[in-house]
Amino acid sequence: MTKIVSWNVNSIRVRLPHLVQLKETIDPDVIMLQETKSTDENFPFDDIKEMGFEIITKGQKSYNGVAILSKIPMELIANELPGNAKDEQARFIEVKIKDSDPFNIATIYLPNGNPVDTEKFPYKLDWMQRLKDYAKKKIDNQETVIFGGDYNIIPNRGDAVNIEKWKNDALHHPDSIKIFREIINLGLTDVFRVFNSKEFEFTYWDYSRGSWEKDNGLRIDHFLSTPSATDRITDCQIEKQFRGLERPSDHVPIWFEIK
DNA sequence: ATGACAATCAGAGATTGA
Repeated sequence: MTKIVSWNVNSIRVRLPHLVQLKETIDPDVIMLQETKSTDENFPFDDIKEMGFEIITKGQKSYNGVAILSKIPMELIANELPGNAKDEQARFIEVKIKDSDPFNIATIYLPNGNPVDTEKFPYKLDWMQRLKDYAKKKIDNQETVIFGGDYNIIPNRGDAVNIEKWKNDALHHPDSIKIFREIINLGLTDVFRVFNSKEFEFTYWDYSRGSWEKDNGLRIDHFLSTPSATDRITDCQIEKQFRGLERPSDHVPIWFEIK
């Protein structure tokens, strides 16, 4: 059994102590990171190699940035999402995990898209359309892929305390939800929902407004699996306790197990 | 409608995030 974590760390350097804690408590084989907020040059390679991981990064100064850490040999497949040569933002890496039965994973940091009356929103929708086109190819080729990360999408009522409040927000705007549902309807599975149907199971709590204390969170970090991947996944859980640590990320780790 | 809070880069305060 192989355990894969996804985590928006909101700065890899600030969150290094929590990464050590993740290794010691959850003991993942692979970790998909988002919002590393680091160039490749400044990425803490030595610390993480000492923890026993190979590292593939797609960095950027100040913002965005994704990485994949793996104890299992891996091979880079892509470090950008096809469809827009002018997109410079570091939000995507796909690798092949060379397990006994190999499979692909992609770490994704889907654009937030707010405010919706700015160019940020069409950028989000375009990015989602590109993800849809990419996922369709993967499904058509019958590939085993899990797309994991910070989707900045609240899929359904039950994934926020009051979904009505989010209707005009890029995270649950009808235009965002439409493409998200089209992606799902290609045949991808929201892995967490296979193993947990409870409402109000969150992966993110805003730093302000006492969101954590009031448990006013959002479920916006997801794993979407192609059919042949879905068949192999045996569990998926959120590690909520990381939000209660000192100087936490606003997101917590989520993991799945694959056989 | 605003700002609450954290992080980056830079060395103050603007920008970004969700």
